[in-house]
Amino acid sequence: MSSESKAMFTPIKGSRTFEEVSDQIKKLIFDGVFKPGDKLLPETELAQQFNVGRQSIREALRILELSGFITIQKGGGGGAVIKDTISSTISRLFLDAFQMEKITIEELTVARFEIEKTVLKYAIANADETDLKRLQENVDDACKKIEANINVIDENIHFHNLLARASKNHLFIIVVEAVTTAVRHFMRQLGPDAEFSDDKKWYNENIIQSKTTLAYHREILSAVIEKNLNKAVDTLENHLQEVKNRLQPFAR
Amino acid sequence: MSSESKAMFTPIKGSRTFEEVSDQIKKLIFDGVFKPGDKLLPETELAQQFNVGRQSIREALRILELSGFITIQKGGGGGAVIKDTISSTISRLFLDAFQMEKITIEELTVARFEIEKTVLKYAIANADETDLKRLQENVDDACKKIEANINVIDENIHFHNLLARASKNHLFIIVVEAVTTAVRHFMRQLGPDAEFSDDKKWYNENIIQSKTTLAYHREILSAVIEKNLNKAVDTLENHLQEVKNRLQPFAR
DNA sequence: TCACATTTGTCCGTATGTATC
DNA sequence: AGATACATACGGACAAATGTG
Repeated sequence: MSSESKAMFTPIKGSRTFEEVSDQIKKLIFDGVFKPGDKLLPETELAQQFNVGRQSIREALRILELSGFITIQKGGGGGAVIKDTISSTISRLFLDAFQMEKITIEELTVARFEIEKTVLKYAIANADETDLKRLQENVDDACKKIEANINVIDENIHFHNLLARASKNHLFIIVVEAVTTAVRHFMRQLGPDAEFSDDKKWYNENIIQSKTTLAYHREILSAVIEKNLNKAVDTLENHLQEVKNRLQPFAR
Repeated sequence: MSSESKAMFTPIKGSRTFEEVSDQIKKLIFDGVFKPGDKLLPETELAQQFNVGRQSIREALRILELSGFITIQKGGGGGAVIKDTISSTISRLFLDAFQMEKITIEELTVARFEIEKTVLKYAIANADETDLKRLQENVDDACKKIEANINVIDENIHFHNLLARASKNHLFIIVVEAVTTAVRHFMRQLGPDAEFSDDKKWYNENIIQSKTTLAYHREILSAVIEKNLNKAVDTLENHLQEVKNRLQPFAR
């Protein structure tokens, strides 16, 4: 107990069986014993191996599932499969934070601009051919879909995730994905089901907005290719300012 | 089903009872029906109300607990209490991401500097008397503890959280807390239990490092008070560079 | 200090739904 | 279509922890 003097407030293990089970499995994943794609034993066998009841196993699996370590499928041949979905798990919690009104649209917009500004700096420095190709495909794809009158919210959101990926910094990638997930959530609420706007009117406006966004994305991409940071940042600022106006209905 | 045409990939509800239960309770929290401090009914009564088995209730509570919506205590007078711990939940997941080696020390340091640089900008613009007082108390507290030979990792980490709080942007607060939680985790691994370093030697070095950190924090604080952004950023850069060197053992 | 009630934690047995072959 | 394998779900029971009188 030599470390006991260090005054650390890490709480004592809750003495809960299912936590010990989930911790043990989590540790095996950290240590690489279980790799993505591996399938865990069925609940009944896990219960035997750990010498605990099935309920404890189930609650442990619930924890691992919600923490982004496994996915679970029902039915024959199903079961718990190791799969890394931590990023999307963090994004989901960010969305919860928004719905708990812990973050406002204003705060989101400010932080998003600042973070993506930094992302652009590193994207210009670190983007390789694959990144630029993905970004180019993204805008081309969005363009085609707009002409075919297909909604492009997902593509337009994904452009920002691709930019973050080009920065080669996984922390930025995770944070940007969390932010864009929240933005997409609000964007979807602006759909044709929203009050006082008939479908046709919304649809025309949506097309116009999509084209505007696409134009901004094209300009940002060309600025990244030219390695022109100032141009990229300026365009991003105008772009996000416009996005902010669109999200204004959710402002408090 | 008019929204069905919008091609959104929100998956169908998993048809899992415990998910429906947790979703319903979560919604009641979002809508303010349940407020922080409120206590949920006992598991058996919840099972009756929802007309489901107790096992489903337990798994639903597990989800809410892990998502940061409730805390649970055993024993008489215990139970599930509404409590907002989303921030610390996000921090925990970030730590998982590190242990899954999704983020490196290099990436952490770079992102941390960029984000805290921005935080300083907004802290200088938005900090009020209370923020400055808290920061001052933090450095004073750390100073006293160093003189009393008490470890000040927690205080020194908290300084950065207080800076983020002064920026008045909750997104920055959440991200900075996630980052500092990871840093603290690594710092603690550098304790006297680490290999090839006897306690006394580590202890002396720890004192020196604490004093160095304290000096940096004092200078950053005075720069914030003077509203001198350049000085604050320069000091932060030197500070984080030194922290990075200390974390080098974990670099891959 | 000592029961006692309350509530979570845990296990077992059993039944049902669902996906795969 | 039928058999199999698996998660999902219910009910009952007891153990353990914690606050109360």
